[in-house]
Amino acid sequence: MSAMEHMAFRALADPTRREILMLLKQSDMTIAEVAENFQMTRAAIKKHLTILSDGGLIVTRVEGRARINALEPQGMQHVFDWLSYFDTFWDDRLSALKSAIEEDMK
Amino acid sequence: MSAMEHMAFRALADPTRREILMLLKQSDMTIAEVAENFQMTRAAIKKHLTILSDGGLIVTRVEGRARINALEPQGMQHVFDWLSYFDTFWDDRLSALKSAIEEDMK
DNA sequence: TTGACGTGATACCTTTTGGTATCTTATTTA
DNA sequence: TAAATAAGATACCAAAAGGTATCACGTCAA
Repeated sequence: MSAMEHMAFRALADPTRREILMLLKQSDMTIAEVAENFQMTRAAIKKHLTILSDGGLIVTRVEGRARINALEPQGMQHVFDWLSYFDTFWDDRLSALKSAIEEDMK
Repeated sequence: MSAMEHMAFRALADPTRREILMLLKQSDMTIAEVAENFQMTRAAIKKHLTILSDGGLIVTRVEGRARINALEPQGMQHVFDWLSYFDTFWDDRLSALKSAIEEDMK
């Protein structure tokens, strides 16, 4: 299990961070612009953005003194990949049942 | 944003809990059986299972004195639903760009 | 019925997390 | 150049999270 994957899941665990992702889905934003949407200090928002960045869910580009945060769509891929294991859940259960029946018939 | 959705994301944030889900994907297990796979007390595993249950990711059935934990595939649906918003990310960006261009042309 | 077994529940401890306050640095702009 | 602006860095605090130890409770077997 990759550390990146873990950081992505950890980043998604907080409601504020999930809201930030929804905001950034609409448009790229500076830290101050993101902070306008929440009742907490810019410093707190900055921490959340750092965690989102650590999780590979957003990227930041520098324009002068501004840091512009943008969604990193591929970052969500780690999460999708992990979750995709559970797509096969029912298939796996059926094959396990099949094996058990075959075992019984011996 | 539903509380259930939040609990599901919270449940997925811990590596131990994600491992437990992988185990339960293979077969249903009692608490003691799950605990055999980890170097921590049964009580700690029980806490993790409670959090997974709160998140709707597993269900428990009682058989005598045993509590058998099983994956709840639909529980993952809350997570998939939220993440699916980001499927449309590039479409949204293109339409936003289109609007911006139209605005410029006025 | 008397243990043994599987589990639930609670108290407690340590670390992590989410937040504020404050100070510093870098970039504009008047 | 001086002041305003955008952000980084750090110290600090309260609450939540992850873990252990311990005891109580229902269930099964001899």
